[in-house]
Amino acid sequence: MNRPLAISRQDHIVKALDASGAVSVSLLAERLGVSRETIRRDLKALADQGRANIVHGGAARGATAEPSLAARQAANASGKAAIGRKAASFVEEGMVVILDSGSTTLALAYALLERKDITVLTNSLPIALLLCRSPGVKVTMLGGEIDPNDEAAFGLDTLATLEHFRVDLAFIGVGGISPEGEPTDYSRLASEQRHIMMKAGQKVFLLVDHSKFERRTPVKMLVVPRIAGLIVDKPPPKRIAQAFMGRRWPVIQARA
Amino acid sequence: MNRPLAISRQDHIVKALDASGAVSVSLLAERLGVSRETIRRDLKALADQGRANIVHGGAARGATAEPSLAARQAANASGKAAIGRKAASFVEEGMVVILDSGSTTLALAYALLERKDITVLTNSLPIALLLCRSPGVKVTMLGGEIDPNDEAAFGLDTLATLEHFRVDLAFIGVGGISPEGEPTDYSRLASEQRHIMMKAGQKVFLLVDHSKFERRTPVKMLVVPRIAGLIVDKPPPKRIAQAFMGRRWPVIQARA
DNA sequence: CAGAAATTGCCACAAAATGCCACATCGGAT
DNA sequence: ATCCGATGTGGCATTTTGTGGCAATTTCTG
Repeated sequence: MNRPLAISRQDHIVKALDASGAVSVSLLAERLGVSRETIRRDLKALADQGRANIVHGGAARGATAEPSLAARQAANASGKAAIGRKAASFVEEGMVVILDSGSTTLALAYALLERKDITVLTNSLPIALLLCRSPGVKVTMLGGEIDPNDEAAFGLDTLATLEHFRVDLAFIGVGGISPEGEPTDYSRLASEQRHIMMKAGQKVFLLVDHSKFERRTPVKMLVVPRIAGLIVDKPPPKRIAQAFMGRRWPVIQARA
Repeated sequence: MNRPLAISRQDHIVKALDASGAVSVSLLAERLGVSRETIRRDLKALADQGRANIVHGGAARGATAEPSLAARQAANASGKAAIGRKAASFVEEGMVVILDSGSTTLALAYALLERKDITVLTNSLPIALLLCRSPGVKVTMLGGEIDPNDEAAFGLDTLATLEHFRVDLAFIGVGGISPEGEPTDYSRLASEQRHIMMKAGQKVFLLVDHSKFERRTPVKMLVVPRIAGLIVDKPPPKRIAQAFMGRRWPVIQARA
């Protein structure tokens, strides 16, 4: 009898962690049919790799300090602002654009504040609230169930609404870029939704700040074949850069 | 055997704190199913980390528990807050409710912050953003074109989405109440949309603060025959009160 | 304004859950 | 056959949580 691999058990743990932000030893032991001691050893191993933080009774993600949207905004703010400004330079008067949710696209929204005669579609509450106060910007909110972490709408309603639109530009964020240069996302649903956003756009830009490089999130992202540009604040590591080149994704460097 | 993680409990507290500015020990203890002493110990731990300020009976964020900027800027804030609290008393655990856009419904949203296990549908960006930060509240945003004045979604998309829902309670604002006791609205579209919201609700409440009395806005509002209640902060003028009585609309007086 | 009633804070101790370590067991690899 | 790594088991220390009593504070009431 081959027992389930320790690796796959640890993968399961990481997924559960990503999904809910915290996992308990007891629950995992029960769920995975192993002893609590084994789970504890797994957690220790993951903690050594920096993939989990051990707390009493289990493990949590993101240290004791929560990475809320506000916190994520603060992280690498200058890099994100630079990406935002660069991305904004592609938006011309009269255009209709999609802005994905996330702190990087929020930075883009700030850069679009003074524009006139543009139309923005977004599923992000903060972006919609910000841009609707700008007289020159028309905002359409994509409805759906609100994910508290992203403060943005996801779900069937959102997907259904998206199908109706055809826009000039789509600006999409990513959860991470795997060491192999593959964009990844946090959930199947989010990935699916971003994919449809991409398909709605004539041109698609991915916004990737350097903290995303070599960060692997659980789901492989669905990507459209043609990407108009991948806007970054720092050059990606060699291996990732080569992967991008192989796919003919132009890397656009924003400078602070 | 299986204890929920202390850290996720503390996360919950911080989120509730971020959302509403203040939390009470008793409420949290009940919500989270632990003893008050445990909550107190959590608060102490959070206070040590500077993530909460302990006050008698609970904890507050920032210097004092203050209503948000938007709520304070609103005219007749105290009356609206009273209406909000009164309206909230009709919302029970497990219910699905619609919140219309507007400053009075925003006051209701504040009153719903600490609730658990309720689902809110709204077209208002500030309400969605506020409530999605509250751990016990599930929020669905109704998408559509954003009206910058209301910071809320209106339009065909919103109407179409609304058709799919059937909810327990609908809380609707009005533009004004004409001297003849007729609810009025600002635009045909808004009126139509509110009408559909009403039809989606099993019970419909109108929220009317006294500044609306004898204010006439351009469009006659479409109203469903049965109104479960008209929640006010002051008794309406005689003529309006008689009109309400004639329609069998119960007037519910909120007290500050 | 004073006193009563209710709520809350605090402390100490007990109970429960968890962490940790040493050692036993099992299966596969050398 | 033996070694080695992974896992389970049991005992004990540590941490967390619950409980009850009592003081302090707030709120109600006349």
